[in-house]
Amino acid sequence: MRISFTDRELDVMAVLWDRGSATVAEVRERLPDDLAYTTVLSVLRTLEEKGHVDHREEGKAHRYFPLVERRVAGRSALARLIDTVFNGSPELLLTQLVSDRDLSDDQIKNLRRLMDARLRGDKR
Amino acid sequence: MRISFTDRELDVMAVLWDRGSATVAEVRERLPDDLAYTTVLSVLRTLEEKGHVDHREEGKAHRYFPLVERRVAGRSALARLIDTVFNGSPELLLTQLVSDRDLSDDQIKNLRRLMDARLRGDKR
DNA sequence: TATTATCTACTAAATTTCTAGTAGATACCC
DNA sequence: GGGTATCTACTAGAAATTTAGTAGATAATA
Repeated sequence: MRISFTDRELDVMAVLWDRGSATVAEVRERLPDDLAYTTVLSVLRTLEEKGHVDHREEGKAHRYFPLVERRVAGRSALARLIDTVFNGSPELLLTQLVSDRDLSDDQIKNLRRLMDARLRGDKR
Repeated sequence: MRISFTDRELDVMAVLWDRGSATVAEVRERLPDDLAYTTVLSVLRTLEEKGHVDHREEGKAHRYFPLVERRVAGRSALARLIDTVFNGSPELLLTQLVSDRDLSDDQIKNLRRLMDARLRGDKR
């Protein structure tokens, strides 16, 4: 099943993933753009309607939390990206990531370690 | 500058990147969903209006080709994904890619080679 | 040449996205 | 307690997205 978010929804989900959960006000102040309070509320309600978040009462406010795990969303987004932009090749993605991103030597070494572990058969 | 495509636009761009250029009919038959001819035409026209593709005449038909390089679109999409889903960490993306994707040993070795090359100072 | 198929241009409608206001309720502070 | 701030529920409108039809032109075919 394919999960996807609109641009703004993704901004909001990012906050929720980052903090575990958040009230409308908390989401709002962490968004990259300066939106009206009610705007943020609307996005959250849409997300809830779609089943991507849920909320519980907290005083008079609501606290929202993600129902879709970051990991799952990531998998879905990566699959889509690889399919469309990277020609079905995860290696191509990696290549570009490494060459674009100015990763430090340490980071690269880390990644290599990761590959090694994977080759030794450590899943995840 | 942030480049982004809607879902359907991305499907179409994928075909253009894949083939270098394509007519409406060619795009249409390669799309994952079975859309009306005019629907595909509409998407292409929208893309053209946004400056993401251009076309030239070819007989009575039009041949469309991408103005945005796959590489550039990839960079933009990756940056966005890392920002939102992967907590600002390219390594996290990589980790998930490697652990999710059931990459073959050969692919993993390839990736490791890539890291090595990078460590030796080969850009790209 | 007459018919059929194919193609663009234009139009359009349903839905979603994005944004925010208003009203009314609730909590907080002096 | 009265006023102020904060919060949700509801409403709404503009723009974008998604899809496709119709009309008219052009090419292909029989």
